[in-house]
Amino acid sequence: MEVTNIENQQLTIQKKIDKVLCNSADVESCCPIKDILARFGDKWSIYTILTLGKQEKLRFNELKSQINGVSQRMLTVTLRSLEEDGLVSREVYAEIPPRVEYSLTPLGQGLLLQLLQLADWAKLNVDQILEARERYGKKSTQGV
Amino acid sequence: MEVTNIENQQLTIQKKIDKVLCNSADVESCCPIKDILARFGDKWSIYTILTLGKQEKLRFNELKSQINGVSQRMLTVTLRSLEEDGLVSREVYAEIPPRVEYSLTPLGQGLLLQLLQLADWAKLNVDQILEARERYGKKSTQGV
DNA sequence: CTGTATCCCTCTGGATACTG
DNA sequence: CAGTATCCAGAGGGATACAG
Repeated sequence: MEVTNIENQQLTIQKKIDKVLCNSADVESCCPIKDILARFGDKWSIYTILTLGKQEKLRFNELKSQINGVSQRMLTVTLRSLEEDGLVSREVYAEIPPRVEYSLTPLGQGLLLQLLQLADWAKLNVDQILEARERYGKKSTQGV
Repeated sequence: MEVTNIENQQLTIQKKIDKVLCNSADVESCCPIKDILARFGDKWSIYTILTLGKQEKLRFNELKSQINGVSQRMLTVTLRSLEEDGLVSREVYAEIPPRVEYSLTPLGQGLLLQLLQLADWAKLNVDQILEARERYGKKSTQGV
């Protein structure tokens, strides 16, 4: 009975993998994980999403000062791509000097939750990964 | 009462974000999400993990033929880095010709589950993202 | 069969200067 | 304030050739 349950679980996982891989000839075009990864896999998107997750609405320079190390150019690029995918909304007020406020859309908040889950897993397993690295390092140092 | 619940949830999220961001001066060194992202954020790791998730054990050339488009070099590089982090195990049989079998470690299987969750979210929201893109495209086409 | 080594090209992202 | 434009360096990754 337990064995059957485990087998069923395994089957479910394999089916999911099949769907994700799509068995397509074209690697780039079909994997949904790759798609979302393109949304936050670059250098600054995660920090931008997390920072916006904390404060609701932020102006351009507020974001820039809170995301340590980001250049003006890259913050602009990052925000534009997040805006394009509907993860971040951009509101421009026709004032002088101009005021622009960025915030997470509901979709962006959903992605934020996914990222936090990923972070939970990371925290739970980071030790194992570090241990594995140490073992690997020793292995390559050994003469034999 | 409900309001309080929502507020509590929001607080929990903000605390989590704080932990993930660490308020550190050094951007690169502290964010746990960045750490795991480095484990599967490159071009071939995801396909490798998914493919190994389906079949238990695979030899080098079996992997290469199932991961469409990967070069010999990149498959090697990818497998080495996954092995280094303890996500994939590599067993070498001292035969001629050599036989090497790769498989997911329990840790790697854990990451696989996280990836599948991410894929679930992606599938649920891909339509919204596509719509947002279309809107964005129209906006930039409009003169005013 | 399972790699390593080398070359080279593209793409990301940083620095800097300029603009409405 | 909130960008845009340009230039450039470095990393990632493909093609090819060679090796145990």
